Amino acid sequence: MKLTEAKQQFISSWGAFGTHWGINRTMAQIHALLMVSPDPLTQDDVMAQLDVSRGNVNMNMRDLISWGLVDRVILSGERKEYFTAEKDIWKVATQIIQERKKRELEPMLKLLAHLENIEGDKKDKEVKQFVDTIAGIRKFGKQADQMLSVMVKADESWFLAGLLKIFK
Amino acid sequence: MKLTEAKQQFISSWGAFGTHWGINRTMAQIHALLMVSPDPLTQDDVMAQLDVSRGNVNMNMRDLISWGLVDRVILSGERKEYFTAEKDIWKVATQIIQERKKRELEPMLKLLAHLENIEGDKKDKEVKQFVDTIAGIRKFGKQADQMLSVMVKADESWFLAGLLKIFK
DNA sequence: ATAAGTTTTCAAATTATACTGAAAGTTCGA
DNA sequence: TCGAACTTTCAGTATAATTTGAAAACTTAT
Repeated sequence: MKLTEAKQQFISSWGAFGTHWGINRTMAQIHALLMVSPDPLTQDDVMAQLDVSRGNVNMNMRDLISWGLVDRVILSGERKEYFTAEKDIWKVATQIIQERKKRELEPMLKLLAHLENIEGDKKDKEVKQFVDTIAGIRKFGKQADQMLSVMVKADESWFLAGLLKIFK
Repeated sequence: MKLTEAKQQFISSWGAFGTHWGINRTMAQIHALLMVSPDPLTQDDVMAQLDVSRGNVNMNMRDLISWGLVDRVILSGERKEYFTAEKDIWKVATQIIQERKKRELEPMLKLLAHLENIEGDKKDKEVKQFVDTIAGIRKFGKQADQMLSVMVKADESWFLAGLLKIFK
């Protein structure tokens, strides 16, 4: 297979993959493109390679930057802005975990804590099931939250060595 | 807070949460409703409580069943079908992991393996960056896949005990 | 100060996704 | 075998998400 074709296939699959995880296609595709590009690209480069509009590239690039997955780069002597993506996949993963934790998991845990305090007789099975379910999810979520915190701070090799200890 | 209100808030938030993870709102809401309902519900119950159409409930219920999160229940003497959700959150989580692994992670790994075999000079930095990126993602994905396999088979308490060993 | 180069914004258009509801299909008891 | 009870399907409709493109807002260099 030729590089161009492989690249195209990777970008397109990464985009489709993203849509299954709540990430819009173009954003995932820009990320994929930057990950396989050795040098920083301009907005025009991305527009040309993915065949999308300037506004679209601009907005999604901003989002990617807010997720900490892409950086603006100024090349000396150049007027244009360039963009580059983190290529260490462990760093990419921990960055995404950190952001989703902050944006989604933590607010959810806050809500669940709130919902546990309902009036009503615990003898009523409707009440009991509700409280038990909420409590169960919250406990699980808190454990996940802690585990992910450690993971985010961890070094990849240390983390993998640790997993081996459990799983062998 | 009253039970009815808390329930409503949980269902609505669970739906919004789902949409951030590629799950449609109604499907997530049906799941939430069944998780907090002590007894099995009929399609009509769900239609009434979530105010959605029969077709919508039917299709999403089928999906939930295919994800292994909801079961059909036949109550003796009753003509109608009833539905009930797994309420042990560890089981829910491992079930989701198992399905997403099968539906998304494994096909992606297969594609990546395929994409690593490209023609071209490894001295070309475009080629090198592509191969390195793909290889990096694939390696990471394989490790995640293995780890999740163990997790899916594991018992919750065993798993948590193991994590403690790493993280303390 | 100004103009060319560049980035950002956002209303409108487009596309993708989800939902409805009625008809068709199925099941089961009499 | 019939028909009432119930479930499934899917074309059409509605909603939500994404994308465009052109105008506005910047940002230098001179």
